[in-house]
Amino acid sequence: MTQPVRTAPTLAEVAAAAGVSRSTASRALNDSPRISEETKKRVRAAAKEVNFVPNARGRALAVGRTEIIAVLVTEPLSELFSDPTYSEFLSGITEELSESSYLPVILQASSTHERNRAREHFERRSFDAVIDVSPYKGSELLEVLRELGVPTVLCGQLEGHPYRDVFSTVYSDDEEGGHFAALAMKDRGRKDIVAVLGPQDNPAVVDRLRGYRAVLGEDLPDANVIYTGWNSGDGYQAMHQILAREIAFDGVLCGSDRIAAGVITALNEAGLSVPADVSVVGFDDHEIAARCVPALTTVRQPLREEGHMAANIALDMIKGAEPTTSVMHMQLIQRDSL
Amino acid sequence: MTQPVRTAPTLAEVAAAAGVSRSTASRALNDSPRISEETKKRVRAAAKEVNFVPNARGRALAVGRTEIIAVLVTEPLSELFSDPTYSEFLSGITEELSESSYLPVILQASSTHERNRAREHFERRSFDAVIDVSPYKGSELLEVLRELGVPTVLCGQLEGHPYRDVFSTVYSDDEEGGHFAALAMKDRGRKDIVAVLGPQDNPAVVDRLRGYRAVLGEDLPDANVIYTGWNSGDGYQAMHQILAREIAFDGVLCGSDRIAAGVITALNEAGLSVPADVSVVGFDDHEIAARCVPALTTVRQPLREEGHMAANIALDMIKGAEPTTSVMHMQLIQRDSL
DNA sequence: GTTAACGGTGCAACCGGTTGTACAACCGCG
DNA sequence: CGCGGTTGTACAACCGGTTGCACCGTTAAC
Repeated sequence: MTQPVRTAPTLAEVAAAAGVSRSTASRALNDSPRISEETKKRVRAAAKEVNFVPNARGRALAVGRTEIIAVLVTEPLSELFSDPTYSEFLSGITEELSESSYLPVILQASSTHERNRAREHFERRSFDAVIDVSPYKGSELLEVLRELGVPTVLCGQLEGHPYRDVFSTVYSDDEEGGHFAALAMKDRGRKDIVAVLGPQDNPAVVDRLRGYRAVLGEDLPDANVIYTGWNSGDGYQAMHQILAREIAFDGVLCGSDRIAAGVITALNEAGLSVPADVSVVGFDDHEIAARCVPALTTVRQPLREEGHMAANIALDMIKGAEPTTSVMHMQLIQRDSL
Repeated sequence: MTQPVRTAPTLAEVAAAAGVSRSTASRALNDSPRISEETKKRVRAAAKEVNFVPNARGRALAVGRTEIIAVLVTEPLSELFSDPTYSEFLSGITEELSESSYLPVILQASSTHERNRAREHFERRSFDAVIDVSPYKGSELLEVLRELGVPTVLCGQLEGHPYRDVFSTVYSDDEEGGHFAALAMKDRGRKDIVAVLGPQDNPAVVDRLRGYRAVLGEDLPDANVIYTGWNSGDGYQAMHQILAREIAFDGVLCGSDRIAAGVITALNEAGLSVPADVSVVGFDDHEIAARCVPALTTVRQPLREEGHMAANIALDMIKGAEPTTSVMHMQLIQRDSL
């Protein structure tokens, strides 16, 4: 009596209560056209009566789907949580899936142990699809997914698109973003530009730089490009390096808003005014951007929409759709730092 | 040929390859004592040969377990991600589960829509257990879980323990934490104490205050207790209010390290030195604590360990263990602010 | 030499749904 | 009246594992 372990009603009980067979009950609840309205009504009433909810395990086995989508992340959880970029993107995925009956599972893959577990789950067919948040070329897990034929969506461009015919891809047009930022500098009349970017081996960084270059040409000399980490501390240090060189510059293009925040701090400390003396443009439209002083002009990456898109593509692929590639567009957010 | 949709090998194929029946193959792979070593070896070889991995759906139905544990969070994802307290706790859960074959699913329950979905999943028996990260009294979801008899672990003390006989509980001893912080003040000879706490309706806040009071008595008068939010901005503002009152005080007990960070900033701005003029003690041993100037003395809440514990209890309950309550102990981290 | 005990294996049922197909009842038609 | 065509339902197989129980051959005990 202390444990009300009411064992869940099964389809058989519903069928019995409605006076029909299991198959008829199933079809009635799934609204099959082959069942008469009359019978459907009776079955539905019976189902409500006994409080029937179809069991996930039985259904999964019968229909061959678990209704679970794995979100594969390479970063350790702590980093995942500290980087609002991910938060935004994951929210997008979650939001979209919450409209369906699918459930997202965050699957880490930073350690070897985690990757082995992930692989195991893939082989068990625990998931109907996988969304890889930070795919990298040569990942053994992607190889496994390809072999198993699991519908997969890659978020981010893979150099050389090695899996384009098998996997779907969603990414923001980083080169276009670079364009926008650089054009803003040019329109403002800035001629001597410095760039403080993220890690050199990051594909997004490469594309953004290409965008900058296409617009600015020699106004952004090689010597003025600095690669560093994504944080404000990195931006701060990088700016100090540049100031130490005592070169002339009137604009700084930053690889992230956090970098930009550090850059602005360093500039202010050096007695330079933003935007009077130097223009600064960020990247991401991170929460921090609007709170900078001056408020940061930046390039907005539609992360939430990217999440929506990734989830939708995954759902489509589960239904049998062919792999697709879709590109999200960047947008310049004008504020006061330019 | 473009799609290598190699349909996964089933147990039947393994059995055929090994020349035994399905049941024998199953038992051999599950290392049943009823099967001879000889046969086991043969079956394992066959399984390896055809690359057999047991299908999650089939197994789930047969054993009556999905091997999925839901982590129920009331906060929206953005807040979840911005609050490192959760990050730490979730990491603990994830870490522990990664040692088992169980998979955690983060299930949001902030909107009505989300709660309905959660309920639906519970009724479908999608999860073997639920860990409620921020349970509150009168939650309709807890009612559902109780009725369904789903093993549930509550993280945090529920006033009046309405479900103590059905659900397990894990929580940190906040009163003890208050004790530690207050004792440190007392030992340092501080006599006029101010407390800047989190929201008044938060049970942890109530318990911590009780701990402070038990030690300090009249050294912490009612008028000196301020309730506010958890952030540094809140601490900063609260401190300004107190300074405006022009009362004498030589110690500040803070409800979180972020509050403490704001408090220290405000004190410095007012020309007061920490710890020479005023001692400050935080709460949580948040990442920020060690980086404060001066480094913050604080009460460490064993969040990661709490996550481990919650996950372990959930696993035990799945195996049939009775509900338990376990209390995690706080610890004073001595740094320079006292 | 018969029989009981025992270790090893297979048959078949089961978990809880879905779905292909057979069949019965009914319709209108020639 | 017999026929083909529809409609509504039930039977049984299936998804891919696990498990209770019966059965077999062997060995040891009497």
